[in-house]
Formats: sequence, structure tokens, C-alpha cells
Amino acid sequence: MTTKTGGGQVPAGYDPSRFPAFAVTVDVVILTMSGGRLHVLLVRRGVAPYKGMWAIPGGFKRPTETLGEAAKRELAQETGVDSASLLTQFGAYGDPGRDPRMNVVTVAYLAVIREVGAVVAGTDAAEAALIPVSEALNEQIELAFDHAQIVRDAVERVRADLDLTGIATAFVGPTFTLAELRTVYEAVWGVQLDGANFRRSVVTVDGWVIPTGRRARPGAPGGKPAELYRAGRMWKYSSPIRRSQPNERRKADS
Amino acid sequence: MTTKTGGGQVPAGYDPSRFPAFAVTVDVVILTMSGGRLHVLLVRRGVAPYKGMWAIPGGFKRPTETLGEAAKRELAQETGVDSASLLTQFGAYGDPGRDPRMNVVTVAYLAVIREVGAVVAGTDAAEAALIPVSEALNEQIELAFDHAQIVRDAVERVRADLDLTGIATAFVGPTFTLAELRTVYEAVWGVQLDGANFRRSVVTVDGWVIPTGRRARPGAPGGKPAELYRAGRMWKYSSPIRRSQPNERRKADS
DNA sequence: AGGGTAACAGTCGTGACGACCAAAACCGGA
DNA sequence: TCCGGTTTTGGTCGTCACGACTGTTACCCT
Repeated sequence: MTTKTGGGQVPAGYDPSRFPAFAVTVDVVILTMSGGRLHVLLVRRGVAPYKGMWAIPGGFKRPTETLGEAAKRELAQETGVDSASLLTQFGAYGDPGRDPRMNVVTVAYLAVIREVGAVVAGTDAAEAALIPVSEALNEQIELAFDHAQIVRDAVERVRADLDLTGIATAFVGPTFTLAELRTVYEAVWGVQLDGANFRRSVVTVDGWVIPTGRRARPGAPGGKPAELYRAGRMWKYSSPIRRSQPNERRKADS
Repeated sequence: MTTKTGGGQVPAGYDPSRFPAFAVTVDVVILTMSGGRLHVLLVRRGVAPYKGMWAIPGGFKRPTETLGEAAKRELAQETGVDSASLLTQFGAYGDPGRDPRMNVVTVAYLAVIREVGAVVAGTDAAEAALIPVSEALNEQIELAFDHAQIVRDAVERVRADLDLTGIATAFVGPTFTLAELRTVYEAVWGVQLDGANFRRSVVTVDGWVIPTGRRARPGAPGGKPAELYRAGRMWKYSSPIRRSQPNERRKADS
């Protein structure tokens, strides 16, 4: 903040009430994996403007709380999740007219939660749903306000974070198989990864995933039961998997 | 933004005036290279609070402008630079009490400009100076408000951007030698890069730097004159140089 | 003219990574 | 119980990126 040091306006000891008033809100883009696809939690607006349209959850920031606390509160209200399940601020939006009623600046947060069937439990009357991001962004669904842009930015952020932090572990449960973890990368990046190579990259990094003794029950088609891992302490510092360039050069055409 | 969909408060058709009022400001962390070191532009506050302390430039957002426009305006006011010399939003800060006078939420921008001696020209009476970030953050200088944290975050952001975009070219002039460009990486990352390897990495990437025919005049100690390059179009998509792990293994100690 | 310095060119060895193959371990059905 | 299908897991191999290092070119200054 700070007052202009020079520049003329608001010189010395200005009146604290002589500034444009804004409403400050916090919006949370809640992402999760479901059925191998990336989903975003949207709620249907019950009031004007944009009544009946889908939007991301959010609300006013209170003067007594920090931005992060406000985001945490909104997340808990909407999903019941109150753990520190990864809440990252990724942008602020304040275009004039983005809210037709008044001047609103919103600070956007990205929340990653693991697949939960009871996500909508925390919400009351208003409709809420997990929508695949591919549908939410492909003009199939028109989002309220500038929320389409906000969701786009959130997805871009998680894509970037995926190869420089271990944010992928936030998508899966406290214990997971390597195949589960792999689907996170594949869904978010839209690529196909080799299971064996993925395993090697992840396991060789010390302190990233820790094998529990147990094994997961194979699914319907059978297969060798996979070992269950839990996230190590290195997950927030580095990523074992790096997104390669589009890397066109399949040897297939030979 | 959006009103809470449920949750009780502010139900249907609420009064637009029933929300906590905030002041919204935009602060700009202006970084540049000077003498092989990373510098930040600070201004000395002329009014209370924190009168006489150093702070980063900033000011109120106007309801008729976007956040980016406000940042651009502040940057121009402070430096005279009005070109699109890289202006990136990187954070919002709204802790209660961060401004003792009122509720202020600030949106922080990072601006990278090339070394200019006349940076302070745009400013009037108020004192302004380029301070090495190492001094500005090492408790040598106490910054006003939470500006120390904001500068720390800005530096962290530019460090990260350096190996996934070509932000380094924003530090140098429209035409530059590879050694110049290399000092940017070395100063921001605090590492030492081999000139020959750096050259290979940068030049082999197609469309990143484009050789002009001309050559730079060698400095005082002589040496072969370096070729002058200009930034290609790929600079905003990828980086030819990646920051390796701390990578301890210098053979120097032998 | 010669020493110093910096840009530029090339070599070499290590290691990371993707493509690929094969064994192990489980499923379901015949 | 045997067998094909499926998934995990372990291993090999070739390519290539990259750091370390050496040598050459072209300018400075004295």
C-alpha cells in the first residue's frame, strides 16, 4: 500500500476516509480428481446477478481475518474440509464492472482436495456439483462474473505447480498407489506416462514417497496388487516428475 | 466474488452497502540489475505511519481502472517507464492491521526494468533509491508495513520465473551480449555459470535469441568483442536455462 | 609486439530419461 | 485347476542434455 510518495494527490496526513471504497471477497477454486478426470466444485447462484448460473464459491473478507483465513473459512463452509489440505493464493481480480453492483476486488485461492463423495455435504440448500474442468471451460457452461477466467488461471497454476512441487499428493488420499498418483499427472497435464518410468522417477527420490507394508486390493480386472505409499516430507519442496516439452518425435513413423 | 450460496448470512437480495469496506492499493516491486547485483527501487515515506522508512511505491486503485492498469500507472509515475516492460501480479496482502489506519488490501506487482540511470527521474521531491535486495532484506533496512515480506515474495517469484520463462531478457536492454544475460541468472540465482555452456544452451534453442550482426565494444580489460543479440519471440514461453539443484560438488576445494 | 582478458568452439564423461521388454501376482471364467 | 487378461514391478538399452574442461580467436592496454 503506502501513499504516493510524490505525484501530487493525497499529500501529507491525508484523510483516511478519502479513498475509493471496495468490497473485498475471497473465491476458492476447489479442484479434485474423480474418475481419472480433473473436476472443479461449482455452486449455482441463488440470487441476482447471474442468478441460476454456476459460480465458484466465495464470500466477503472480514476485517478481522487474513486472506488465507477467509479462504479456509469458505473452503470449510463449502466442503466441510478444514484441514490444511493445500490452499494457495494465485491471483487477484479487480476489473471495473466485473460485479455490476459495486466495486469488488476478489482474491482467488486454489484448493486441492482428494476425491470425496461427500463434498457437497457441507453445503445447504444451494445446489453444488463437481464439474469436469473440460466441460466447465469449453463454453458448455457459462460461469458467472469472470469466474471462467479465474478457473482457467487456477488450472494453469496447478499445472505449473505440478512439476515444481509435489502438489500431486494433495489429490490422492493419505495412502495411495503409484498408479493413482500417476493418473493425477496424466489428467492434469493431459499426457500419458509410462508406469515403469514413473515408478523409477518417484521412488528413487529420497523422502518423497514412503512405502507402507500394505498392498491395495486390485480392481475388477485383476492385476498384481500395488503397494501402498504415503507422502514423504519432501513433497512440498520438489517434484520428481517434470513436464517435458510437447516433445514431438515419436519413433512410430519409421 | 459471489455471495455465499448458503451459509446463512447475506441471504437473498442483500443490501449492497452491507459489506465491510476496504481500501485497495497496488504496490509495485521494481527490480533491476546494477553492477551485477539485483536491486529494488524503494522510496522514503514522507508521511505517517512509518514516516521516514523505506517502502515500495504504490497507491490506491481507482474504480475505473483494472489492477494491471493501476500498476502500470504507478510504475510510470515512479520510473517514467511506460512500456510493457514486464509487469506481473504475484500476490495479494490483506492481513488485519497491516495498515494501522484502516483496512487495506494490496495487490502486489513485480516489474522488471533494465538498468537505467535515470530511474529516479520520474519521481519528485520524495527520496527514491535503488537498493541491493541483499541489503533490503537482511534486516539492515527495515521496510514499512509488510513490505519486507512483499519484496521477499517478489524475489522468490522472479527466481522461479527465471527458469520457466525468459524473464531474464527483461533485465537487459533491447540488445545485449550473452555475458550480460548470464549475469542476470548468476545474480538472481546466486550461482556461477560456465560461459561456454551457457552459450550453448541459449543459442541452440531456436528463436530465443537472435544474433544481430554487430558486436559490443569490449570493456576496459579487453577481450574478444562479444556479439550482440536481441530477444527472440520464444522468450515468453520457455527458458533455455534451468536452475539445477543446489548441486554441491565444486572442485574448487581440492 | 606481447601479455592479459574475454568470447567462442569443441571434446568428453556422466547421468537422466523415454522406449521397451519381461517377470510377478492377482482376477475371472472355463 | 488351468488359462488368458490385467496390472504392478524390475530391468535393459540407446539417446541426449549438461557440466567440466581445454583450446582458439580477437580485442584491450602498455
